[in-house]
Amino acid sequence: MAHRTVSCGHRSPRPGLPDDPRARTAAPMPSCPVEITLHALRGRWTTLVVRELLRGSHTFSELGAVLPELSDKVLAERLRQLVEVGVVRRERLPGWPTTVRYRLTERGRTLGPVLQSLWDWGAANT
Amino acid sequence: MAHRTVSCGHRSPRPGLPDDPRARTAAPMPSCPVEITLHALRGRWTTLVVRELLRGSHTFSELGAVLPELSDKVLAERLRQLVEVGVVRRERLPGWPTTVRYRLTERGRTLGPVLQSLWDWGAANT
DNA sequence: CTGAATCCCTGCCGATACTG
DNA sequence: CAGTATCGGCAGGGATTCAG
Repeated sequence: MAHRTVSCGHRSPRPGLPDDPRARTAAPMPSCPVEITLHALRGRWTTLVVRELLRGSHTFSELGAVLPELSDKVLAERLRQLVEVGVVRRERLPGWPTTVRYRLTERGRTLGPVLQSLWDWGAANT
Repeated sequence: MAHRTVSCGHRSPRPGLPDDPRARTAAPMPSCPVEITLHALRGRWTTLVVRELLRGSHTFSELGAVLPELSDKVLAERLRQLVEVGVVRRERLPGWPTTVRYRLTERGRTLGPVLQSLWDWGAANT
């Protein structure tokens, strides 16, 4: 995030997965659930793009209009990243000029509570 | 952030703060609660260090022993970062050679649920 | 033991220009 | 409209060495 990479392995969370080996890794591991999530959100502008998508579907130019300081290149990078991790679905619409609609997948929508959690901690610690 | 940086402004979360202006920023802002949290966790190894501290207090060398591939330089960087954001308290112990104990602050302990949330999303989307 | 100082390498991201 | 190509700056982080 910022930043750069992340790490893995985190406290035996709840009774459900106390002995998950991924919670005891000695080094950052991409298979760690915490890493997976932070990897999905990683990079400047990423959470802002997700926020806008949570508000509804958007085309490439609509996203660019709402986030004017975000360059085309980075926006394309972020959307490709989010598609790769299964958070966003890309939908090419018929007609000319070409328009593309980006929608959150169901998996993407479940990022809402995660962002809420991040918001809450930051808001409580201003 | 992983990254690198992060972004700010996220959906009107709950009835409590629907009109928070930080949820409508057009660019990444350090004052955004989501940014604050991701900034605290930013950087490779950071969440692993927090995980170890959640398991109890540790000295510099103890943390290095549990995370053998983590270099002294980066460990010192991470601890300084966590102290800066108020997540960790540094405590110099008397005696020789110098030993230092790092403890999570109360604020740091509240990162538990946040990491849990990150874990849950990643675990549900493997 | 607990760091700080240095060097270097890599990857992010911004700006610009160009294409289908 | 929706991107790709290219370049350059800069910060992150690993290895090594040195200091209090």
